[in-house]
Amino acid sequence: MVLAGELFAEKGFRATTVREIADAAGILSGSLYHHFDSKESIGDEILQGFLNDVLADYRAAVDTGDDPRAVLETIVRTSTGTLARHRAALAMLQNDWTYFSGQPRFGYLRKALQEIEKIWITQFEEGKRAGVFRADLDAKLTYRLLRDILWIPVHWQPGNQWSTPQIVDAFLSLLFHGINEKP
Amino acid sequence: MVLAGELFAEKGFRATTVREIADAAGILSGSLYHHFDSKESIGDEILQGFLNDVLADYRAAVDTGDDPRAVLETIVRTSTGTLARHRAALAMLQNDWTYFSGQPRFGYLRKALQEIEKIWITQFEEGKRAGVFRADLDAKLTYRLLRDILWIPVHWQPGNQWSTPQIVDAFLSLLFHGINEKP
DNA sequence: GTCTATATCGAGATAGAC
DNA sequence: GTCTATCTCGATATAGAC
Repeated sequence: MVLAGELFAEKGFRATTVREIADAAGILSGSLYHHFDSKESIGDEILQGFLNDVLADYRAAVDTGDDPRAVLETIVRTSTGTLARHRAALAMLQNDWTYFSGQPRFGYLRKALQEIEKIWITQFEEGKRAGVFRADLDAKLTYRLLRDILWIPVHWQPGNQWSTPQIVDAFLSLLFHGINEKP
Repeated sequence: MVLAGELFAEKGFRATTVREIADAAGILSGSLYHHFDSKESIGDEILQGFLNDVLADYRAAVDTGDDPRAVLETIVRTSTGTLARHRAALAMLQNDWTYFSGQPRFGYLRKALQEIEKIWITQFEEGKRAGVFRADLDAKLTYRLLRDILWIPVHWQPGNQWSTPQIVDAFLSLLFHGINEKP
């Protein structure tokens, strides 16, 4: 239910009522329960589709067998598009993380994030060994920063000032060069 | 009410009930209304204190009259401490932004963020003119990324793996150098 | 300043007619 | 597949005794 997703993203999962979802769909709230057995089922469907797609991006990037810098760049470039397509799902994840992650039903959320974390850290460590990344990089801390950074723009208003490629380029140049002019 | 703030940060403003707040305070929900006239008043008090402190940091950094790079570093270093002290308030702002910013009562939130934005952009532009920042930097886009990045760690669990100085250093070195080993 | 008790409202969900 | 009608619950907030 893509309509529901937009509402969840805009107002938060808990703050969105089934009546609002039904309104957006042009039916009454009771009729919604012919399509879904609960509000949480709607959220579940949205989140699962999102995480499956993101994980596919990460796995594909690793499977190229490229060097760490190229793998990370591939991850950033492909997953950014996926994140943009699943804007609503990501916003739900960020806004209502404590709510979802606390429920057994949504246990796959934690698992997916753990797999993503492992991929980033592995690439960092390999890059450090190869001498292409700074040796003093704290892999886990840097991962947490970067992952959350990647997730930021999707939270911004849809159809706003910057295109997805623009944002990706800004992020990548920040990632690899910082904001300084070259010496 | 610092107890309420912790709950708001952990569960979200709307998801936190006045009964939970009262429980944490060791009284019954009805008794809370002797101290506050509404749940929103509690949120209001927390958010105002936070934004006043952050704005003070930003203004002080600008008032040093230092060069852009130094001003930005001062902002990052001082405001990070302030953000950490107001962890709960910042989490509220991030989680329930659409809720708060939609209400006239919380109009000062938008105003404060506009002032912060103007300061970042001014420093970027000055640094670009002076040739110390990359000329191709999109000031507004970079600001949005960096502001949100600065706000990320505060969202992490309290008392966790990394100390505030550690996080600040990771952020600053990312900001000025990226993750690459020097050529 | 905290209690008991309660008013009022809006939420998610259900049953059965059409 | 959508409707009307309704149940049940938990939320914010209030009134007044102690």
